Amino acid sequence: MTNEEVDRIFRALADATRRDIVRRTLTSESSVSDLARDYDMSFAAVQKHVATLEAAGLVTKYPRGRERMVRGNPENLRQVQQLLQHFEDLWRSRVSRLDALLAEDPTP
Amino acid sequence: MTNEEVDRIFRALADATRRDIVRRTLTSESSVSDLARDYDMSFAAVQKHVATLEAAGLVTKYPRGRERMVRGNPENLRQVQQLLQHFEDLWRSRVSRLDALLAEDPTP
DNA sequence: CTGATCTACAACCATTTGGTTGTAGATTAT
DNA sequence: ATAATCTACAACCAAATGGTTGTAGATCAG
Repeated sequence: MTNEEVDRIFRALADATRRDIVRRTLTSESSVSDLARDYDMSFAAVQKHVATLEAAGLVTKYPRGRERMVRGNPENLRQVQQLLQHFEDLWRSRVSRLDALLAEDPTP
Repeated sequence: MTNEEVDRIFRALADATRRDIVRRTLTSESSVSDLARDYDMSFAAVQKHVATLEAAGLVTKYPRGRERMVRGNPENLRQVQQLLQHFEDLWRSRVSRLDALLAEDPTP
């Protein structure tokens, strides 16, 4: 994953409406207009949110008749989780180095 | 965590420079000017990035003489990880429901 | 004391973001 | 065939973002 991709994913998740769309479409897929009905904004606004999520690879869309079905895609969520886990690991390694330092024989 | 807090955290992570600052300060703390030296932008720009991270609770700052030391804070990273794990769980529950459906006796 | 360093913060600017309305193309229903 | 529904996309707007420079307050070094 390039920095730009990671940027896009985090930015896409930095909005409560978009996080809710991801949550919903991970559970069960919905059409764009199904989604739009549940938010207090225009259809076009919801459509843009879905497009942002699609560009970030967090949802996929496929046509069913005149509707576009939106389905959550867990793949990039896992990638992000892995990145955060890496951070967590860095922190733990720092802590254990500090622990080692404290455990050293204090009389060299 | 409120939606606004989550927004702030994801938004703070949606920038490669800020992610790098988090990574570095989780490993070993640095002063703001230490950090600023390593990025191709003004001191003030780096200072703003650190402020954004601090507002998101991803780093903490404390004074050491005339310097401000920046230290990565793993707490909110874990919160975000938990949120992503929740998404992952939702997806898995959907998959197992589909599995259950497929496993149903096809002749009722 | 004086000068250098580190930080904070304001003011400014270009770009992006998140919303709107309006128009037009496809598909479905009557 | 006509009307209704769903989507895509453009144009526009206010606010936020990410950068800049400049100024001023603390702290440290000589």
